[in-house]
Amino acid sequence: MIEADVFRVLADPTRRALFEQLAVREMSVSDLKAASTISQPAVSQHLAALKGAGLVHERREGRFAYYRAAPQALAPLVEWVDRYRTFWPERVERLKDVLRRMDR
Amino acid sequence: MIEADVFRVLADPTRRALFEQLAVREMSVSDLKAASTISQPAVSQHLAALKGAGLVHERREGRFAYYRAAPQALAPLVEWVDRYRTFWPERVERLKDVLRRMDR
DNA sequence: CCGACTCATAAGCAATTGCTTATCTATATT
DNA sequence: AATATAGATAAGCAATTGCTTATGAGTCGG
Repeated sequence: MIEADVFRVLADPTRRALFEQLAVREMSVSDLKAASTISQPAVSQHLAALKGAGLVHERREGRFAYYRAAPQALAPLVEWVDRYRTFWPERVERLKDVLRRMDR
Repeated sequence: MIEADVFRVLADPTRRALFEQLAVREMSVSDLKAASTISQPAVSQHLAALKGAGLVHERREGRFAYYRAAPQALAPLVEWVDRYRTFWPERVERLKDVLRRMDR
């Protein structure tokens, strides 16, 4: 099941940090490594996990591998949370405010 | 950090299942146990984890412990996801539809 | 007061996780 | 062709996780 993968993969703070960076801009493995304290293999392993959950896309170019976030893959997570929105009216009001601001 | 706790605690499918049941209605530990295959201590341990992340509330009554979901605790998760909504226009449109339907 | 009941906690264990170092593959540079 | 560079993969390891059984702490009914 994909929902389970998304939850499990995002449970790790290091992976969330990688995803957050890749949401800003596409980056290579060595770019990500440079911005981190963990080893290059650790970065590659995390990227493989993120990729497995569809949370990042890979673009190969020569010996470089460029990764970028694929926020659509967050859909299962959002849909899961949405099931409890019913019990959560004040949050809905805040969300409406956000959307209204986006319209302007 | 609380965001990290929420992610970590919800990463486990058994805990998500417990939370889902407790979102429907308040239940005692033995109620939850009866609806599950795992042992009573395992249920209690998962409930302790959920409670630690603020995801459930406990109400004691005699020898019974009644638990219910606290969906407000999902806020950090929603807020985290919201940061990537910018990159995700079609999802926003769907969400607007949902909110419009809720207004009627 | 005592046995039954509800739940939490303790201890132990196998499986999983996240990291490391070492190595391999592929591409680029000279 | 030889060397360097980018990244993935393998193997090993300590820490964490999720479960189990055993037991403990309260609470209720006879």
